[in-house]
Amino acid sequence: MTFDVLAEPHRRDILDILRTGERPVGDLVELLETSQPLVSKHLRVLREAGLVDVRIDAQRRIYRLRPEPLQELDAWLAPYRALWTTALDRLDTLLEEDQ
Amino acid sequence: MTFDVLAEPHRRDILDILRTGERPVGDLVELLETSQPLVSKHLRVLREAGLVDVRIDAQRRIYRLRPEPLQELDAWLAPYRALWTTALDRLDTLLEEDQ
DNA sequence: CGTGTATATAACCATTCGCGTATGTTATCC
DNA sequence: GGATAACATACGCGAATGGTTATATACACG
Repeated sequence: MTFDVLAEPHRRDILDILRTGERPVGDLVELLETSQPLVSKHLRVLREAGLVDVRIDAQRRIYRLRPEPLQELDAWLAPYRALWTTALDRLDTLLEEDQ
Repeated sequence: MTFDVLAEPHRRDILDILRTGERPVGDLVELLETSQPLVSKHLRVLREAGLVDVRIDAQRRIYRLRPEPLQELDAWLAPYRALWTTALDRLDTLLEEDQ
């Protein structure tokens, strides 16, 4: 599973950033306010887990999100979701959305 | 986040079991085919993360699932879900379900 | 062709973590 | 009250992991 990959806060931060669009490594280093080797290391883990994809642009590597593994995570979560989406909860949700 | 708690396979196994109903520790030890101290340790982590709840019945401790933290996980996943539930993907899903 | 830029990798360290073994604790039953 | 059952906790160990520092690689540009 990809849970252990997502267990790292920096890696979740990277995904959150890439969700808004692809980025070169330098951007991630700036936004995360951390060291470049650390970002590269996390990106490698994300890449090997299939959560990101790389594209080469001259000296830069542009990283892009790949949501497929998250889809598997969503599938794992599905049976649990039934536990809090009872009829009553659905009503609550509707009321919130309507408000 | 509860991601690091779920990163451990045994802990996910425990949750999968408790999803079918509450269980004493001994049951979990048998079903997971592992040692009792290990199960107790994982249960402690799950308890501190709010993912399970204990009830005392004589010498036995009955554990029960608490889905609230999973709901938070689901909330984290929500914005990503939009990435694969585009109009086209919805069509694919419909076709699969119809088949 | 040398220099600067962008990124990856290597080597190392400290910490954390899963696991096993041994022991403590509490309740039941004779 | 002693023995047993069910579970938690303490301790120690090896492996994995996040992080830093230093170095390698590849490209652009004068």
